[in-house]
Amino acid sequence: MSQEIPKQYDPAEDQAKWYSYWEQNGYFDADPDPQKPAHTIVIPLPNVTGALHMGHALNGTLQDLITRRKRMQGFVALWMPGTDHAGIATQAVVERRMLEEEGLTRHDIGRQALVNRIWKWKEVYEQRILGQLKSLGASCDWRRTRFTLDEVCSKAVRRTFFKLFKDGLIFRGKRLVNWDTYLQTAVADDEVFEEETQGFFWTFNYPVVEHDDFETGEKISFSTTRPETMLGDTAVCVHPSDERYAHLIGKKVKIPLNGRLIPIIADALLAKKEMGTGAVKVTPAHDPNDYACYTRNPQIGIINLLNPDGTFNENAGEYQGLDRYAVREKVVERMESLGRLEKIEDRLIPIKHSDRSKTPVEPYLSDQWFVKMETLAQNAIEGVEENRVRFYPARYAKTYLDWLGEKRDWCISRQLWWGHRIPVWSMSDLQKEPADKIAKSLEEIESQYSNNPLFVREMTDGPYGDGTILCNFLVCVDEGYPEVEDKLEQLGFTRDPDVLDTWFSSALWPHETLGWPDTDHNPPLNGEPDDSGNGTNTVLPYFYPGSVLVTSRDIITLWVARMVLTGLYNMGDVPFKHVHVHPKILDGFGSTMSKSKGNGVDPVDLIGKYGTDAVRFTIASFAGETQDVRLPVGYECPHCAEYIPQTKQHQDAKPKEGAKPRIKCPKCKKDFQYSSPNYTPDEGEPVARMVSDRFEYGRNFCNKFWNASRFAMLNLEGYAPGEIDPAALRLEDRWILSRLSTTAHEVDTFLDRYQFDAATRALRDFVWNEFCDWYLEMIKPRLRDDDQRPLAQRVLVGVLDALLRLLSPFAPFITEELWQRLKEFAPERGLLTPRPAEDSAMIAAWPALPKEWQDHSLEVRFGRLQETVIAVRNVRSIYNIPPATPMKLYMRCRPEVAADLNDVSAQFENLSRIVLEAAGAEIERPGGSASFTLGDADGYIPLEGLIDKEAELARQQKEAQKLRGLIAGTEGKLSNEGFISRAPEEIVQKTRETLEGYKKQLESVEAVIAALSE
RNA sequence: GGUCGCAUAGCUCAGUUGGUUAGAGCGCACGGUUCACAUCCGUGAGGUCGCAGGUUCAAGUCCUGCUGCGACCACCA
Repeated sequence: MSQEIPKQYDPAEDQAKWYSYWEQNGYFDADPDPQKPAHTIVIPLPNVTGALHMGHALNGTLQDLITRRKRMQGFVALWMPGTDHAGIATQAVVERRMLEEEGLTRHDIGRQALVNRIWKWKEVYEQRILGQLKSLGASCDWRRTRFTLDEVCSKAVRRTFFKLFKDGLIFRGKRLVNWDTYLQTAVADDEVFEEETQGFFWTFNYPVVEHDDFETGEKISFSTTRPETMLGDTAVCVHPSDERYAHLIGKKVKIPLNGRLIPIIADALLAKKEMGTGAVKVTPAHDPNDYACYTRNPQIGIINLLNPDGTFNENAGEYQGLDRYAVREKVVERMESLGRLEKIEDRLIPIKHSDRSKTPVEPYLSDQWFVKMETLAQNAIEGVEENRVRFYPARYAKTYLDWLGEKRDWCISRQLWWGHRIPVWSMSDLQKEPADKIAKSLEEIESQYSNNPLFVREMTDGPYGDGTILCNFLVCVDEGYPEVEDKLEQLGFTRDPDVLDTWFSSALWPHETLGWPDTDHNPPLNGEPDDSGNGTNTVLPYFYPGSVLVTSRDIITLWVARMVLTGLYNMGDVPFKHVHVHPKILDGFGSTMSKSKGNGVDPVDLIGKYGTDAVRFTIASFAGETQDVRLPVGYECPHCAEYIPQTKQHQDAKPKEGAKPRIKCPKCKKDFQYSSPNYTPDEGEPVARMVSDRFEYGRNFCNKFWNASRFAMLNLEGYAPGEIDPAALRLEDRWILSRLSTTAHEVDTFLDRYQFDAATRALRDFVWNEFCDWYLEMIKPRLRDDDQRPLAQRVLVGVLDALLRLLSPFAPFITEELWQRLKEFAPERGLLTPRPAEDSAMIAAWPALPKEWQDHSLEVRFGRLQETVIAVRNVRSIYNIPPATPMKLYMRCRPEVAADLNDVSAQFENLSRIVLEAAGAEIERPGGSASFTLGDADGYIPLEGLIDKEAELARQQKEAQKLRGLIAGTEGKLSNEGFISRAPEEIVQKTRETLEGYKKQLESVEAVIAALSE
């Protein structure tokens, strides 16, 4: 029989086997069941082209753990999977590849061809990321997998946009955006990063002029890091209370480059007296602060200099067509030759770069679409303030509230081709007559429908003050009316070329995945219609609102806030009740893991090396509430698998004189290359994979549990299920049930609070330090005894059964393998009444163990037994007495303690190879004994000839010294008047008892010392 | 500059509402081939709880300041 259960747990085979078993049995499927409560988690949708990283692994493990437990607790537990089309990221990857491999840009192939290519790319990579999630054991309802650009999500996006447009919450405006001149798109503030670059800080001056073009001889100096923008200056600004410039306010200066006259204005928000010269040039179209100044002083005007590709336009005069950096040089030269350059300083300048193209972004004035945040944000704020959404840990609510409190309008347009195209058709600059005609045509279209599928906004304005009133039409079309779109285009309307910000569609994730806005059909399953709702969408109301969102703190604002906001807007209810924010995994030096730093371990490698369950268990042990976790990583020698910790040098090493960095393995002395952002390993060269030995924690635990179960199964011969009679239970049985019940309730409490680290610790401690170290050891003799075996087997199997259930959400594969194996031996089992085991551990009922089993006084009594055993082992170890050498134990103690000790006397032989000779109050210390004291019992082990008298004396002296210190401290406390009078009576009493205990122990020790000193 | 964290053993982390001797895993030292497990067993060493004040009978825990580290937000002519 033992040949059938290997000594070491081998995860690889089980993972594939059980995952498909679960899937085939539909255990992951979640369909509405009015008899059961729902539990819903939507996945923080990974980028479709991304690869699984440690953040995903942590995030996914926790969600799966929660989902699996809820499922066992009787919920219909839905974990909704899916991926994000990730606009810029995905388009950029495909474009880069296309350029590298074929030398083509998107403009070469056109919009539709590019989008087609990206779809193909998506099909391939979606399978990769979802497959990686599966290898993590994710129990998602894969039938419901959504993609933010699929049909279901597209409808939701169109409807939401339409509603917002109709409600006047979407508007088009000119704004300064971060413009990526390489990708030719606006990028959001959170899609840019700053890099300090060595640059210059120039100081120039403009001549002050009066009456048209009369130079007064005065000049105003100012500094800039971007001289080229002088061509677009529309004012010079000073602080209103700055006496140096007070007399100049209202006068003008001349831009020497083009002779344009611009006013000198006062603006307290823009100019700061103490900065630089106190005067500042104002370039509204190319600087956010200047733009803000312009909105306060619109009379100064605004001049845009840039073309989308970063060259200068016609407003730059003679500089038209030149790149911005070329213009910069020429402008500086020109100003210098005109004598207007005062000085040049070197300066480190933080320059914003686009995350995607890694090129510097330009502040750029362009037409963008915005969502008005005022009321939407306010509702989302109230959702959290009124605790309809709760953050765990609670402190993260502040991040959310602070950000929403700013109520900044949300720029939702992106100049990309990959995404949800903005559903607005427009026609601009119409004179009155054609405008009336168009209005009439639109009315005609509208009249054909009863439910207003299009919404028209007319705007009239004049381009730039020439008096002509022109009319613009903006028409938004609801989802599901392609024929209306065609008609508009026949009328000469053109569709807005922009697509929506990716976050616009992911903001709808909690309800769009459940089929909103379709109230008549359930969302499709595996792409096929699901008619089980009989004409209504039963899925949406059943699973919405969700239970908990599990995420990392960096998208609380971008994503969490926006989901709450759209959930309230579309559904009238928050999207989830809890938000659990888990820690981030950093490398051993405290930096975030990333490809560009070469410090990221690949969860797939870890799973390959340690097994899924080990990775999950270790990861769960990281997930506490207090701080981020550092994960020191290392390289695995490709020759001998030795683990070599990664150092900063490894991270930073770059090829030197053509030689690529190598690491020499300290074990096999061979060297190897490793994956690094700084070089590509040579073809055919063995490359070290990056792992982390921290995962041995989980692997060792799994192996321990495997072997404990193996032991149980090896001892189940003749097992017959039957009611366990509580009266027949032995001390160790009652103890392990007490501990099991305590542990199970702790695990529940911790998991309800999202304290996964504490939950894993409780389980590990119980399994290893209580179940294995003590209980299994103690029942070994009973399992060899025919009379005692049946009861011992029942308790053993019952505890193991409960453990398999408790561990299943943490380590689903090993528990399933053991569950199925255990079924062969014990198809019926349980505490205290046996029941048939369920078909799978993952659908077994979650343990609900009676609290009455928890027996504190019994645990105290048991603790004395443990202490005695440990004390004996200690003596054996200190005096180096071989395990086989027999020893005798005498215990001096109260009669009731003696009764306990006698009751379990056989265990002393079993656990520490010693015979309890006698116990009782009358016991005297035999000469030549090693001694120990436990507080309410003293132990003596006669070791005539085996112990070194001097050594034993020293040991006892040390013990006495420690006790004297404790007594002094405690006495000091008790002699403190304040303590006696102010501390609670209970504490004072406890302290007195403690002191008595110390004194007794010291007495015992001193008696031993006296005896030894004779 | 604002906000939120973090600092406890060589390393990575726990430490509930203040209350006996501050814990765990890894690592380290010593000893172990007893029929579940060497991915194991036994024993042990190792900490001025970042620094300085304060509150309290009592502070790793509460308050203030400082130092260092991290994240987010804002700003940077």
